[in-house]
Amino acid sequence: MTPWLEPQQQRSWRALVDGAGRLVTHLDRHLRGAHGLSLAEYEVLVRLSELSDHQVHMSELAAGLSHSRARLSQTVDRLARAGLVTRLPCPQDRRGVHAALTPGGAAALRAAAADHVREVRRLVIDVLSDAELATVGTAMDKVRAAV
Amino acid sequence: MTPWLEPQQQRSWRALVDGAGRLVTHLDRHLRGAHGLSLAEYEVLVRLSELSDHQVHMSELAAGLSHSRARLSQTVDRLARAGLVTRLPCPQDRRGVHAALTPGGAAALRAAAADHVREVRRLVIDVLSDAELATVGTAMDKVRAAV
DNA sequence: CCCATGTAGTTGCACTGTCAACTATGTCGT
DNA sequence: ACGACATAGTTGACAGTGCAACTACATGGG
Repeated sequence: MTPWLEPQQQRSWRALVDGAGRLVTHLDRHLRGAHGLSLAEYEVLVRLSELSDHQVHMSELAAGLSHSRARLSQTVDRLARAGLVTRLPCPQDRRGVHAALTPGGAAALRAAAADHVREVRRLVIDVLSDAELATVGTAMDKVRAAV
Repeated sequence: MTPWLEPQQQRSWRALVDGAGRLVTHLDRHLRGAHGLSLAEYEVLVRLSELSDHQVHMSELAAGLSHSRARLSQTVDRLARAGLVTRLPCPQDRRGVHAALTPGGAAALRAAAADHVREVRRLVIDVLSDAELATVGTAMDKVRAAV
């Protein structure tokens, strides 16, 4: 009774939504339980750690993570309250704010990262062949571009 | 500075998380805007519509959707308030409750489904080859099993 | 038969996310 | 130089989710 997809397409589609959903839920719970960080907070720390000066404009950070500015603002609030990140005014643009990783934030990330990555490997990398993983990557890039 | 994955793995991994996240966010907004249904509500209606008698135990429904019972209970609350679903006591087990699709719910689903499926096609099915989609499906099934 | 334990479902609370409104600042056209 | 409009970021109200506690019913062992 539902106008829908062909059975094979439907199975793949549901596997994608359900699998990705469960995966993210699991990783979030794992990080919270083991390290007191939400997945969103962890991702912010990772992005900051990848930059040479460990800081960025809030907007760039939000865009890079596909989060709304409101959401990022609140995530950074929590991280700042925990002392893992600080806000710095941007000299070139007085509207702008940089989020910067603190030493404490870098330490928290180091503590969490190995454990988190182990989980990602266990649940994704290790269960897929290289070819499968690569196909998933290019496929999801196309989807991302289409959205 | 982050102990992490090989670059190629990392790209695929991020494409998966980000792509799936954006996709679901988009579909949820689309459904809300066009039909006043959240994606979670829509999925409940779809599952009910697929059953011959258009009803199930709450728990089965929750399991099928990978939602907690608490979450499903509240989603069904909203659907019931909107008249799209009703709760029926289960005769065999007096603890149990069935969620049942109402005619209004079936109508709401019919109104939303074509539009929603069109969006899924546009963003996923049409941008991927059959082989890619199939690989994504089997890959995410493996991930789902691993979680 | 009864008690211990398990399961179905709901509810209250805390937390996180969305949306819209708002302040402050920057930019462009005239 | 000024006003209109765009952009950066934050805030407050509200919705949805997770978790833990709770009620009600079921089931299996003594």
